[in-house]
Amino acid sequence: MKVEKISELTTNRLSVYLRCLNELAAQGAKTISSDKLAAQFHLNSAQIRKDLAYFGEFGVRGVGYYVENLRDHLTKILGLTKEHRVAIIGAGRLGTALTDYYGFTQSNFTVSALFDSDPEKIGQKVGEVEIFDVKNFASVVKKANIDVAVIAVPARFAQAVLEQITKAGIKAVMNFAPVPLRVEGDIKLKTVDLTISLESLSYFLASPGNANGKNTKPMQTKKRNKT
Amino acid sequence: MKVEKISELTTNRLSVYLRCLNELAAQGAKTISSDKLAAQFHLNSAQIRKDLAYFGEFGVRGVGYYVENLRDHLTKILGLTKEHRVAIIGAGRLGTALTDYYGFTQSNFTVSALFDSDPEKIGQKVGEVEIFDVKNFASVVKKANIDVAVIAVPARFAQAVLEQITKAGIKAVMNFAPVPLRVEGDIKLKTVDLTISLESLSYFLASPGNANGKNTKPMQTKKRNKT
DNA sequence: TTAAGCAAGCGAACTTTTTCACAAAATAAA
DNA sequence: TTTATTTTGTGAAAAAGTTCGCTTGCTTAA
Repeated sequence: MKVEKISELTTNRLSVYLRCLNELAAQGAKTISSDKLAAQFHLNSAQIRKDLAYFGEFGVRGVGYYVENLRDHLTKILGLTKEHRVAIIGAGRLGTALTDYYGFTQSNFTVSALFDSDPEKIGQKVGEVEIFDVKNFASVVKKANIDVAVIAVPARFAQAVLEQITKAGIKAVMNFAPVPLRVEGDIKLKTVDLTISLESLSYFLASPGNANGKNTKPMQTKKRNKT
Repeated sequence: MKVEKISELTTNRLSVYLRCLNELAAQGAKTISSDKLAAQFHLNSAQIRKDLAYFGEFGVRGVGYYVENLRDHLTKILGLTKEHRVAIIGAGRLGTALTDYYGFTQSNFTVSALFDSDPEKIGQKVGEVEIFDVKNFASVVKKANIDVAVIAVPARFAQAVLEQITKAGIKAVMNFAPVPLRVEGDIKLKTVDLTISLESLSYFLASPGNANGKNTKPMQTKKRNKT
């Protein structure tokens, strides 16, 4: 077990592993080897072992990993034991769709408040969730004990909204606005940029032969020569 | 200019550059240097130059890049001159939110059809867009000349939907279902996994000191020793 | 108890991506 | 025309991430 910083690529894979373990547990599997786990997605088994090894020695040689045990560890590592309360800023189509997004409702995230600046919307409800005036952001956040914010406003407002979020003391932010935002301090900002994803599809369609990350031409290998 | 395969990291950045160039053009800027461009996001200027160099020599030494010119090049490279017609499968909250998502309507993507299996929904419209029976997927795709599909169905249906998409001859797919999907052939599948993004925030909140990709501890450098 | 086999853990090799640093080309000034 | 300045384009170095191959340890069977 190392004491290094963990790359986001690693933690993203932990999520994937956990999902698979949940399925395996549901199927009643007791143990799973990194080889079998790797076969499910198409990953390398060494990578799985390495990812897990950052956090401890969870496996048993000759056996593999105990499904329940590893699941519990990953759940704890990913912080999925604690409840999180989410505010969504922007009660447009996207914001309201996210409000009862399965992923939120399923997991330990609860959408507790929506915010907008449109007087027509303020006071309305989306399901159980009330739409507040964004002017009262900080106070609602405090009252409702919110610790995660989602930016679902048009791009030109996103930076200002982020600053409001920061001022309210929130440390984890998910951003759907297609702009690069400047963050201050130790805040985690995760941007989901659908425009980039779309344009990536567009690029693919425009340039045949650029398949799914698989390289058409194998690069020549640079051999390192030692003496 | 190289003839290598281009990494997705590069093409994603091209999208970002293009966005910035569009803004610069709107502001009336004639030229821009890689240094100035890099300052806008927090990127390295060498990276910008290198990304662009894969596709040609667009810059002028001592001057920089001509904004309009570079914009035109990037637009062409990303295939944003061609119109794309999009089908969204799954007319739930997410599917309908995406239907009039600004990013789609703004750009050269037009949502031309929604699909669902719920008889209640089939025949209805979301804005201008009709909801069709997913059973008629292939024929509608052909008739409406659709070349991009978006999977917005619950995870357990996603693989089957992907196979239908593939059979209909569509080559570019965006997937919102949080499952790893198996693709056949030269199809571009781009998965947007909100669960992973959420859990990444959760991880951050659970483990203080793991800021925005900035490493707390610099890793020791492994020197390569030559003789 | 010993032997055989399986699978985790882990250092080292390799690959990919990013950054550095500088020569080459263009412009502007002298 | 020459010189100074700017900024690209690009090898090479560094850093980051992935995969290999082997050692170690656990389990089962004889």
